[in-house]
Amino acid sequence: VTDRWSEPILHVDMDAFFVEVERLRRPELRGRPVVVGGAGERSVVAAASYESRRFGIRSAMPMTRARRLCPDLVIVPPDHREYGRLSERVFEVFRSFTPLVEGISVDEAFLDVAGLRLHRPDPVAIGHEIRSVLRSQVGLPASVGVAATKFVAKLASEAAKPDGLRHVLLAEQSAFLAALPVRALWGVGEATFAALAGLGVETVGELSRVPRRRLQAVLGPSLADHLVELADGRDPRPVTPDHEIKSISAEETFERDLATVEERTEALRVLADRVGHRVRRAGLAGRTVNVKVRLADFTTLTRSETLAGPTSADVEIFRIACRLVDRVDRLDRGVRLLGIGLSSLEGRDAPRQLSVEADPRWRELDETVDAVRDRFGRQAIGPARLSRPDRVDGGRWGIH
DNA sequence: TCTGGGGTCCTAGGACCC
DNA sequence: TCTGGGGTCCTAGGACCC
Repeated sequence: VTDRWSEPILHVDMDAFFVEVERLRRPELRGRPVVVGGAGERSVVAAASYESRRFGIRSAMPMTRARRLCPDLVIVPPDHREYGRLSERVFEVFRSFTPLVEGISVDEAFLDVAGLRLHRPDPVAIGHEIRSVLRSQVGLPASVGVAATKFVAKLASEAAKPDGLRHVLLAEQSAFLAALPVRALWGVGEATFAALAGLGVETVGELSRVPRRRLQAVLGPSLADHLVELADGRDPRPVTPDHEIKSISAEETFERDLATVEERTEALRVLADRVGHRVRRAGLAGRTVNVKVRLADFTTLTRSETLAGPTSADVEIFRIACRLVDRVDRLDRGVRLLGIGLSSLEGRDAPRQLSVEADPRWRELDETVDAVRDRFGRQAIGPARLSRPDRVDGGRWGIH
């Protein structure tokens, strides 16, 4: 038995979000090939307008190539603060319809609207209304997919782009899925796509005809089972509004590979401050410090250390990160990227063992710096600095 | 064409405990 | 002296997503 409410899951996806936010304050960018992204040699496209996509430009593409494809390309540097502000307004719109909103990024969310049965004609009407409110009140275009499950709704919004709505009825779901390329499935990236191509599988329909055991042999049992479920349209995952943060990290690809300890130490200091600040702002602390090192030849290594108790202090994160990076070989060949992350997160006031952070002065210093940064931006104040990275007694610190 | 930055999840081996 | 199986935690790497 189907009725107008058989497909109560919406996936709302903002169209070329960063670009459209820029166009709100710079209307002269409308109708032109625009991308948002860094201008540096090593930067990539973060968002591409539909005009630029006609030249073959896509997000994640190296900026040098994008420029070559479209010499008249307008490149706008990213302003994540502004995108964050607009993202909040977009999510306020979502939550004005239902509390069952699951954000999956700044510009994308699932909504379960089953509870609106008594208030609206059907989910498709709600989808149209959301699009229209986003357009009139926030000034941004969005595409909406309406389906019975999350993953079909997501595929539907993709099919609706740009600036459209697509409804996949339960009755037509298997035909809709069967025709899709496997690459469209959630969980099929480059590697899995290549493995499936080896089996002669190109569409979702072909995937569901492969014997499960054969698929398991090639992809591993977990991924194979997952994909078979999706291919057959089964996706029982509910829309879950609040998920907890698992990790917080900061990384940077340098314009020129770092060659010396001094350069690496300086970079780690900045990254540690960035991570520490964000972790504290989230009211969290972490027990595991992770570092990521990408060498000149692009090999990427990670090292991690789990502490007895959680920390959120810049100096402690910094000191451990330095030690971890030291354990990596071949640093002298040049370091392309450094990253620091904190995981095994807990509430900040969880009991902690005696550590550097137990010295209240560190906490006070970090909080003071945080307050200044929140008000005046990151440039307002540099990293708190110890005379030597291995000196953690707090005896000599200076802010500069 | 030489490949960002923020995340999540999975796998697999080894340590350690019972 | 030689041997077991399970559970949990930690570490490193990799695939994937936007």
